[in-house]
Parts: sequence; C-alpha cells; structure tokens
Amino acid sequence: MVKEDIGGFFEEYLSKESIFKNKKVLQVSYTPDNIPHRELQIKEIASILAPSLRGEKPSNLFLYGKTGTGKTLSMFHVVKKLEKIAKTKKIGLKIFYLNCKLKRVADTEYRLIAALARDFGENVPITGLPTDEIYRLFIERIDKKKMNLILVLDEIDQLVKKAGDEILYNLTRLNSELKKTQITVVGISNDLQFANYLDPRVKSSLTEEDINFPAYNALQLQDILSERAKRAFNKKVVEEGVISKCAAYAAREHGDARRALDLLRVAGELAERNNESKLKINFIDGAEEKIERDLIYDVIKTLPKQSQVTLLSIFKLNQNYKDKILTGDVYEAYKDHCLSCGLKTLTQRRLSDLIAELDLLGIINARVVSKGRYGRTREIKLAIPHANLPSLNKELKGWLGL
DNA sequence: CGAGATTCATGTGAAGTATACCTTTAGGCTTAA
DNA sequence: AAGCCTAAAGGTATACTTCACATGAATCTCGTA
Repeated sequence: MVKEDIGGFFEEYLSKESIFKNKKVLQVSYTPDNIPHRELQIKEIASILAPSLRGEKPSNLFLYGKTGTGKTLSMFHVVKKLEKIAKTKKIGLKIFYLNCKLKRVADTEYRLIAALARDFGENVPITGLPTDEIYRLFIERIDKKKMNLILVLDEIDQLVKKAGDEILYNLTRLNSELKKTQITVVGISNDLQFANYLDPRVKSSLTEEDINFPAYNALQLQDILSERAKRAFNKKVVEEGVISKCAAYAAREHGDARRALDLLRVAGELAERNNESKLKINFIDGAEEKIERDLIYDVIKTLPKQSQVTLLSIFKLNQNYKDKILTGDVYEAYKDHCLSCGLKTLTQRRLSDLIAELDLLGIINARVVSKGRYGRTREIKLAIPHANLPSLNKELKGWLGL
C-alpha cells in the first residue's frame, strides 16, 4: 500500500520536467568561465602570478573584500588557467588552496602545516610530533624537485585571530630554507582591517601586492545572476522579477553574490519541491529564511559538544526574556545542562574562552563591558534571527540527547 | 560637591596537568648461516 | 650475528585547569567650599 504510493510519487517526480537544467551552476563550488565585473581583479592576479610560469617567484599577494565579492572565485579562476598551462608546458607549478576557517583542519600552526604536508602525500599524525618536525617534513617533501608553490590561504584572518601571525612570518620566511622550490603566499581575507593588525614585518611581506574586491551593486548582481540563471534553469522557468528581487535582497547585505546565488538556487529547490513548473517570486522569501537557518545549522552541528551546551544555555536565557545575558548567568545555566546530559562541566575560565569563540564564529555577539561597581563581564546577544530560534533550539537539544 | 579610593564580577595571561599520540632505544626472542 | 618485535622512555600538541593579576566605571569616602 505505502510502497505503491511512494512508487507513484517517484514516477510522477521523474515524469515531471525539472525546472533545473544544470543545478551545479548555482552551487558555491562552481567556477564559471566568465566572471562578470571582476575582469580587472582577475587580470591583476594573473599578472602578479604570471612569473611563476617562467619559474620565477611571484610576489606574495593579499586579496581582501567582504564575503561574496568573488575573491575566492577569481582566485580559483586564475588558478585553473595557471594549472592548465603549467601542465601542458610541463612547468613545475603547484597550487594549494586551504580554507583556514575549517575547525580542526587548519586553525593552529601545527594543523596548517600538517594539512599542507598531507596534501603532498606525507603521512602526518594529528599530534605527537614537534611543530619543527612537521615543518621539516614539509620542506623536505616540497624541496625534492624544483617548482613554484603557490599557497592560497582563504579566510586567513580567522587563522591569525586564533593562532597569531607568527605562522605567516614563518611561512613567508620559509623560502630562505628552500633550495629549489619557492613559496608564494596568497592570503584571502573578509576582514578589511585585517592587515593592520599584523606585525609590520609580516604585513610588508604578505601584502607585497594587494587587491581590493569592492562589493557588487544591485545591477552587477543582476548581471551575475541572469548569466548563471540562463544556464542553470530551463527556458521560461524563471518568472519576471525573480532575478532582480534576489539581487536586491543580496545588495541589501553589502552586495554578497554568494548569497544571491544561494537565494536563487534554494528558491528553485523550493519551487521544485512544491511541484511548481515555474520559479515564482514568492519562493524567494522562503529561500532566504531557509538559507539563514541552514547556514547556522551547519556551523552549530560541527561545533564541539561543550560549545553546543554553552550555546544551548544562551538560548535558554534568551527565552527567559533576558536581553542582557552575562557570563555568570551563562555559567549557571551551563552547569545545569551539563548535569542533565552527563557532560563534564568545565571551569568558568574555559567557558569564557568558549563564549569568545562563539563570538568569533558570529553566532553570538559578545561585548566586554564594565558595569562599574557591579564588575566586568560580557554582554551576550544572539546573532541569530528570531524566527529560527525555536527549531534550532530543538535540533540542538536533539544532538545533545536532551 | 568633587576628587580619589574602593569594589565587584569577570576578563585575561601564564603556567601546570591530563590525554593522546609520536619516535627512539634497548632488550629479548627468533631465525638462518 | 642479524633481523624483528615489544615495551619503556622521553618527547609534543591540544584541551583544559589553576593561580594570579588586570580592568574600569559605578559607588563610596571624605576633605573642602
């Protein structure tokens, strides 16, 4: 009976023509051949990295601009071309991309170098070796034959905020230890002020060249969207005004193209799920909510248990109509939660650090304030849209077995 | 009334501890000549 | 004697704890007008 129903559903699903022609085009990982409104930046990146094709060392490069302004994309674009040429002409050129934000992958010096060494096929343990040893392994490996190595470190600001800028100093200085190979560091940062916090020595060597990625305006976003929509959706699926609304939504938030594309894709998925043959405007609002939620879901899901409990405690206090949540309150609630889910309670000192980390991740806003006679503490506010709180709260409890 | 001292609740840095993992080394056992 | 396995010794990174000191404005204190 039930089986029959589902079979029917699948058949109907298949018989219906999808509104997508090629959904991949809208995914974040997709690198289009044509990147509108970034011709200048791409050209600049290319000309700075070009010497690598002649076996010379390019200048270190620093790309900065807000999220979704095409930094990573432009870089990928150039990298693809470079690699292609290097391959056909048999030039020793290796390019590595590493996202420093990935927790437990590249958020300490050891892990960063270990990740690089691993990419090179070196078998590196997750802990136990001295950091120097990891460097040595890495250097030995890449110095075997002459080549140019370009290291692309995405979200480099996150790395420095957590682990300090010594890593970058070491990296840029690595060249003096290498005999054959040369390393070029390309840093990508969302934080415009990032370079100013760096040690002057690091700053000058990392930002030998820098390129700014300005935010897209609504018109440019429309260009980008319609270009991709043409290839992602079947003909006449997208209704009038959908593109411009997506663009407008994204432009409202500092011209984030990634956001705009996500909106379009998720709206399409929603339309499909609702058995619509057209992508109507009203799906965009639903999409926006879903994206917001999914984004936070992913971050929270991969958080360590202790951080999850911390967050749950903040949720709870938030529900109790406390608009100013203080560290002490969180710790009390946290202790209760730990008890009820059988987790070891950490010290307040540690909790303070966890809260700071949550702040860094952008899940909460925590500000250190002095309340005069009543001490000094963090004022914590959730940075999550209200509509998403109940469902998130429920999920979180589920993950923690509560 | 106002300047300076006091106070509170926690921030923050440094050093220490536990754990998990690594390499090295020395001893013991096996094996083959 | 050479080769191989094992367990102990000595080392590291990371997550966390302990200890101690730093913060900074509301409040208190007390001399002064």
